[in-house]
Amino acid sequence: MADNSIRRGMGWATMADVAREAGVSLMTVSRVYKRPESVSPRTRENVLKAGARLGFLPNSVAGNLASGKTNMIGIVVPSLRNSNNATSIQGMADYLRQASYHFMIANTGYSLEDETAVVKAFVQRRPDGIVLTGTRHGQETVDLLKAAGVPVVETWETKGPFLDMATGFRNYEAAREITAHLIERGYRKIGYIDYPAIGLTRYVERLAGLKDELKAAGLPSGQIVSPLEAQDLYQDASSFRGGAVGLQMLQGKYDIDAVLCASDILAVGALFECQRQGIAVPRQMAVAGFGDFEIAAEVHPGLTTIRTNGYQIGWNAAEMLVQRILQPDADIPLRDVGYELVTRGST
Amino acid sequence: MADNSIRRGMGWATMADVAREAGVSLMTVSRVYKRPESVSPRTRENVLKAGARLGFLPNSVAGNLASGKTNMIGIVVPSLRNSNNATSIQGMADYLRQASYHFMIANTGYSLEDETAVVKAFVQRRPDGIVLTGTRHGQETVDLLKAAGVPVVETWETKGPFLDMATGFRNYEAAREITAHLIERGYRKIGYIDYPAIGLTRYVERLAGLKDELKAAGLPSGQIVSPLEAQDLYQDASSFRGGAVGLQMLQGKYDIDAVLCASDILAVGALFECQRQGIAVPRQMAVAGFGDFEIAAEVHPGLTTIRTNGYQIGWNAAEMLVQRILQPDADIPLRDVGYELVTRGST
DNA sequence: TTGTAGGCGTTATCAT
DNA sequence: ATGATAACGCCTACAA
Repeated sequence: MADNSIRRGMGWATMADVAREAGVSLMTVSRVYKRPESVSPRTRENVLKAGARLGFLPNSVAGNLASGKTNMIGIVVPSLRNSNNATSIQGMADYLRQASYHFMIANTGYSLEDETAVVKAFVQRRPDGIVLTGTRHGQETVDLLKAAGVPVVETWETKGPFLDMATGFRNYEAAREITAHLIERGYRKIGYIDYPAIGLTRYVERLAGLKDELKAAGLPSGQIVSPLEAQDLYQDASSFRGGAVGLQMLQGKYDIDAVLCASDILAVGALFECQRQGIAVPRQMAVAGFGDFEIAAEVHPGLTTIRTNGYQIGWNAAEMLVQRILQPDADIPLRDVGYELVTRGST
Repeated sequence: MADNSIRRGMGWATMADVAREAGVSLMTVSRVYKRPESVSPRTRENVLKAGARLGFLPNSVAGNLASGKTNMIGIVVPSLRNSNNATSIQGMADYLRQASYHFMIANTGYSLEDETAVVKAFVQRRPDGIVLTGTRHGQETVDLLKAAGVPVVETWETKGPFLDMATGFRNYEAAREITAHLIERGYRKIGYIDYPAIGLTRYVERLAGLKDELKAAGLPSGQIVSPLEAQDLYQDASSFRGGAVGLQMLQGKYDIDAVLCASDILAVGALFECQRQGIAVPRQMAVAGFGDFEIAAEVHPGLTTIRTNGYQIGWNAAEMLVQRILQPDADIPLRDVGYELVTRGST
């Protein structure tokens, strides 16, 4: 055991090893890898060569402990295989990458208990920031985040109150707008396929927008079905099927000539069901969705929907966190990414 | 500065604080949070109460440094918004969660350089294991992983050589099987919509399987188009469109009565294009895919495809890593999750 | 079952 | 520009 520095370690070369090899102090090595410009070129080259010779890679864990910064973001989403979030996650990933942050991610399956567990596990790893989906959180989660004092962004909504920062779009207004579009197109018997009523405020908002717009037009506003169970939201497959089943439910209960859905996947499911039943879209039945997922433009006929910029939401969330991290007392206002009615052949 | 323990810290209570509060030693506190059963119930209660009073949450970063274990897995995927991987990621997430591991994830955009960068960044954080997608990796990546000595699983393929462990299915055989199905159904003019030829071995295998099966049947095996660029693989939207464009390309160059696609998303795109052109599927044109993604069962007509268990691949990968971590010298053999031809209305 | 001592590999701070 | 020293908060190893 001539080399005192490899005792409990895992065989890795450490900065001390590199320092010895290069004939400089440990701190110089640290500087070379952290702020290369703060070291003279000559020394820097020597150290880098010594490091390469030893196969040295800085141990971030040690650095994190010493500096109190982890350069790690925790992302909490309801589901990983729901296309709803994928684009948004990619937006965060892209921003974080260029800002030299990494992220851990975990899903809650729409359960508040699981969300608390996830947040607790994350907080123990001392992330520099946390992204949550939506604004519905258990009290324990809220307390945990408050105690941790970690920057938090909530996504997909613009209606507070928020824990800290937020970015999203106006779900209520968007729902009114697409409903108004259906009415303007001449549809009078409009059904709605909703997500399970588990208190997700973004869907509560959409439903409220639909109802208010229908009422304002003097149309029936109670033609609503909710074919999914909470656990179905976990993956897209159920939502496709939910759209089909939802349409059947509407057909059984009401006389409808248009169906609006809480998400594009539901709407595509309903559209497929129309194809199976031989119902002409949009002549006999209009179909409209929410989200403008990639598939919306590809189905035939194309799906009328509300376009929201999920990628931008993710990008924003990451950017807001990093801004706050770099400038802890910055006041970071809500960012509304907007929405846009996209009319296609289905209405 | 009465309290010596909060100097550079971030305001968090530490085990030392809890120890003082509970009147025990620091080690007892550590044990309470790590192996509660190794502490007497009475002491444990006291410590937990003291911890709760101080809002204590163990700092994993410090624990990681001291123990040399991070309970963290690094997952490297080509893209985050490609449904190809989402199910597999969920499989890993579900296994890792119940095993008390967390994961970081990063995407490479199918670039070897980016993969190296990602792996390097991961390795610096000292994950206990790493999951890679596919078997095509740059030399630098390979060297890095070898030097790190971290357990690695490669996914989606069963044909080595592998860096370490692997789980996937037999792409070549699966492609032969679905091609044979088309031939058996009476199709003789079979076109293939391929992914970009960037050396992804799983797609190389599929193409080889198709060609060999066609040749064995004495059919033309060169009717192949590749409508996508490498960067298009990044998201599903391009693949839908690629399927449509690919079909048009095949129609322009060849006289085909069936189209097989390197993935379901391409196939669905081709199917939608048939709908737009008013081509009857499967009477005038058969369409087949690869993967049995969720949408395959939902389109009309349903898509004939190769079902693979992406969720299981993810689950396996995580399980294999954890096994190896717990038992470093264990020999963990390749796991083939198999595949299954699923025939639906499109052929 | 509980405690003591020492170290994990890096960074902050203060000197030089 | 470089170095010496003391943390960062926890865990391993060993002792009591």
